Amino acid sequence: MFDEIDENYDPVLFDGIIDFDPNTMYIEQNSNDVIDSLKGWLIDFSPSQFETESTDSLNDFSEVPSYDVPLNRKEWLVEDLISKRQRSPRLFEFLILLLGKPQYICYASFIDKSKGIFLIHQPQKVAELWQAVKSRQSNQRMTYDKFARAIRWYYKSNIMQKTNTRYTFQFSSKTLKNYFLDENNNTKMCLSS
DNA sequence: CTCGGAAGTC
DNA sequence: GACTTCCGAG
Repeated sequence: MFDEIDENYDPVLFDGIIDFDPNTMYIEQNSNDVIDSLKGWLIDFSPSQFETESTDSLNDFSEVPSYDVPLNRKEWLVEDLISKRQRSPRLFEFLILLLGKPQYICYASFIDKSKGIFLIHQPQKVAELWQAVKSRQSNQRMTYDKFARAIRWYYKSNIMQKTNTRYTFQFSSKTLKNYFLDENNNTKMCLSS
């Protein structure tokens, strides 16, 4: 059962087996998935600057605990709309997925979701995660520099638009419309596998 | 850091 | 085609 954790995962269901102190957390199952989901959950519900959209003192994540999230390849697959088969995501799809995962909030998060503007808090980690998810065989290390160049590539095709701000990127309204909002402007997550 | 040209890879 | 790699310029 612990292999099937997904968006519907409800940590409350696991109350019975978890000692809820994040530092001395004890879990009966030897499952990293559960631990990761839990960490994401804990962060998600902690009083945070993440939800509030304060424009000043904004996004000082220096005090936010950071940890490596073990890669689970399965959760990064998307269903190809044409072939209906699972495949690894394109870069912009990877970004959408990343921004939707609470356990990765210390890697990157929206600063204005309605406009599709987000900030990358841990540039190098995001770049390495992208390389791992893409799993393109290369002897070289994916750097933030190259990762950012790939995003800049999207400016011409209007998948993303310039922000001219450090570590800050923005999806175009076209992308927003196609991948984030439904007809009623509610969030939709058609990329979830 | 950001931007975008140019060449290379899959 | 979709990046990846390298890089000069701002």
